[in-house]
Amino acid sequence: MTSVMRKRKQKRPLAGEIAEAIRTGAYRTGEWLRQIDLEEKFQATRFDVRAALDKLVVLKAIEHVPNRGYRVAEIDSATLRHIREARVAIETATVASIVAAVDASTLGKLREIAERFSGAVQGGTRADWSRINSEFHHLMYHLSGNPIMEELIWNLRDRSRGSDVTVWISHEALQRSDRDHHAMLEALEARDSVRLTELITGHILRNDP
Amino acid sequence: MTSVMRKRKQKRPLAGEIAEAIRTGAYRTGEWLRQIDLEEKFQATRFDVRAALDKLVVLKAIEHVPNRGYRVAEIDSATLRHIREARVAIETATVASIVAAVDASTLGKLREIAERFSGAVQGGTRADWSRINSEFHHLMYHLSGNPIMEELIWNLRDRSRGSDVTVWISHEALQRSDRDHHAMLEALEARDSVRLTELITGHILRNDP
DNA sequence: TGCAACTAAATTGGCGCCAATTTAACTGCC
DNA sequence: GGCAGTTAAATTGGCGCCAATTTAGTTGCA
Repeated sequence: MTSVMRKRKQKRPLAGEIAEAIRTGAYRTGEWLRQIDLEEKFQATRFDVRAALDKLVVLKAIEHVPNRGYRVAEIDSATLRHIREARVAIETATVASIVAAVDASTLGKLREIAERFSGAVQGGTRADWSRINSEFHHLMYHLSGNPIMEELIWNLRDRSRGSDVTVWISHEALQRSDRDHHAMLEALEARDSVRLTELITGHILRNDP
Repeated sequence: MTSVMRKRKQKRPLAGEIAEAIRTGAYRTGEWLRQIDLEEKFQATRFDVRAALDKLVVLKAIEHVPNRGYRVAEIDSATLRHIREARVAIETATVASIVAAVDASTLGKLREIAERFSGAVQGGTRADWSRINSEFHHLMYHLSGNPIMEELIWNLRDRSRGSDVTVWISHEALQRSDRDHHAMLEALEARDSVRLTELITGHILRNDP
């Protein structure tokens, strides 16, 4: 009746917040995600925490061990290889649409983000790197105009989180990622699909994020 | 202590069973999946039913409407196109590994399944078609040796289930699928990657299953 | 001192109850 | 007869309780 509609309790994207926490390094591989801690940390009910964790299990971002709990699963090298293979397939498949859709405005934003990342390489926290990096790739893949593929890409990224290799162990890896961003930007400006494909492939296979 | 270990309650893959039911046409697009019915039909507790439904929601196989329930979501043509695009990217990316891995024994099994499908085209039920068709593609994609990609492929298939186009409306579509299977078989025998890629692409874009 | 058995504390997890909400049925007025 | 308003039946959904299980801590014996 009223156009305002009752506000009701809008469901908080708890699963997303927990995923973000894992992404930014709040939980290390193999670490248990204790329900009680999460309740407190995210100020949520046990019920909601469990639902969120179950969701992440379905997405394979974490694993569940009966009567032990939930934890960031450690993934073996074979699985990591398979994930990367899949990512290469999907992410490179978006290149054509991205190159076709890119415009000056977006290029500007991407450059701004890439610069921000460069700045964060020195002095920023792991959370900063992760966030800015996500921003860059998000904006880029969003250009593809295919939400399904976007979603697949992010899911696969979160799944490889359980790999130590993935977390920018070395400073070199971080710098390499930084260089890759700028190189991708160049390729985009030149509308060079082939080059962008190469870069993305290398970016995934060499670094990860 | 005892080596036998308590049998405990082994969790039934309820979500999978429900997904199978949807796949084989037990529920049509837009139809509500009433919890009480599912409890009875699958002889499960309400709790388990809800968990299974939530899982399918996460996988986007069904949708959830607050206070209304769960139903097979009707997907719009744009989304269907995006899903198909993603499927083409992933499924064709497996071709190289498949061709490299295929052996006489597997070819034999594939042929047997393809024949079975041909037989079912006349006289079989929709459930039969669906099951045999799945068997064929399952075995083929399994050859890729990449479980991650296999999983992605099946998830995407289940997600496009909400499209009417997907359900072999016409007899022609069914026959076309049948011909495609045999053609794929030939391409596999000839180790012809290019041809197989073409066939898979056409198979996805024209039919769907 | 080392180890095994036992006990206590911590943590997970199954599940059912019942309130909130929607849908269907019914009633009565125009 | 048709339609709006009311009531009853059906269905969903939030959530907390407590048993089952694991882990940590303690005690006792060789």
